[in-house]
Amino acid sequence: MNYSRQREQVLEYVKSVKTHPTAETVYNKVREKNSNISLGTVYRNLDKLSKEGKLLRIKMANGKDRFDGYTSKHYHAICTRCDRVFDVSLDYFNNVDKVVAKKLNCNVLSHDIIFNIICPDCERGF
Amino acid sequence: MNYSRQREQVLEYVKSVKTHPTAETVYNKVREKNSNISLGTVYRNLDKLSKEGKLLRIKMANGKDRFDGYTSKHYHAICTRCDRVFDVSLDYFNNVDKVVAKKLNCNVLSHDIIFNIICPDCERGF
DNA sequence: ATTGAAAATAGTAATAATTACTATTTTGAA
DNA sequence: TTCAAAATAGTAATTATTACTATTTTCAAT
Repeated sequence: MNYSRQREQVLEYVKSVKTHPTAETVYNKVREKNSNISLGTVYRNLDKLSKEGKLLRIKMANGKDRFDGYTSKHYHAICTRCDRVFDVSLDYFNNVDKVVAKKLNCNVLSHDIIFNIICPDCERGF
Repeated sequence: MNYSRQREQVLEYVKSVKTHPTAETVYNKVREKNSNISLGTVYRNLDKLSKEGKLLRIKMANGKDRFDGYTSKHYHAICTRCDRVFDVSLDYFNNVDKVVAKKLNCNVLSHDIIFNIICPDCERGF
């Protein structure tokens, strides 16, 4: 994989925020620094970076994928009103995969938990 | 809400299987009995039925929504190779919502867990 | 039974996120 | 310096789902 400034900018932006941006947000933000970058390039690089393990791709049930610069295993919460995504600092349930593996008699690779919440901002009016 | 034969057929099919069909599968299967039904009608009725609580809509991260005739709270496993979806008979973690509510200081409505697995069929060749 | 407005339908068009394609430019090892 | 592999910008295609529209069906009140 060759160097590219665009990829560096994409990674830098996602690593710099805790907001779990969508591809489009990454595109808009990186464009503020590099007005030439194209949306396709952002998508391609987000994909490459997450396959490399440098980013986490969170495939959200409600549509848009989100990206996370914090790559250790952890859970997420999504506000059902504003769609903001938050990290959940809960100990990872390592053993539950084994329990399910026995029950289903199959190989369990991992699990994801999404908490559906109403975030503090939305709770108090918006 | 008025009666409709199409809605009855959609509900009947989803209730009759354990496969967590997609809207398109429901469409194809119901069409075997009623060759007139349209895809839009299937989507509309799946939506109505799940909003009524007669079906469960499982918003899958990988794209297509799945529908489940078994409406109690439970978890799901998806095969990362063939995309088949299975029910997971694990006790529902009722207390974890409260823990997260305290951590995030917000209202937690529910949570979903998806186990990423390799199903027995795929494990043994396909 | 008849009527008529609300609800539902079939069929098609529109939307939205993402991926694929293509001609051009950039990268980096030889 | 060269040149093939990799990456890019910009656009087109894809895919699941929702929206729209003219027609048909349902059902409560006559």
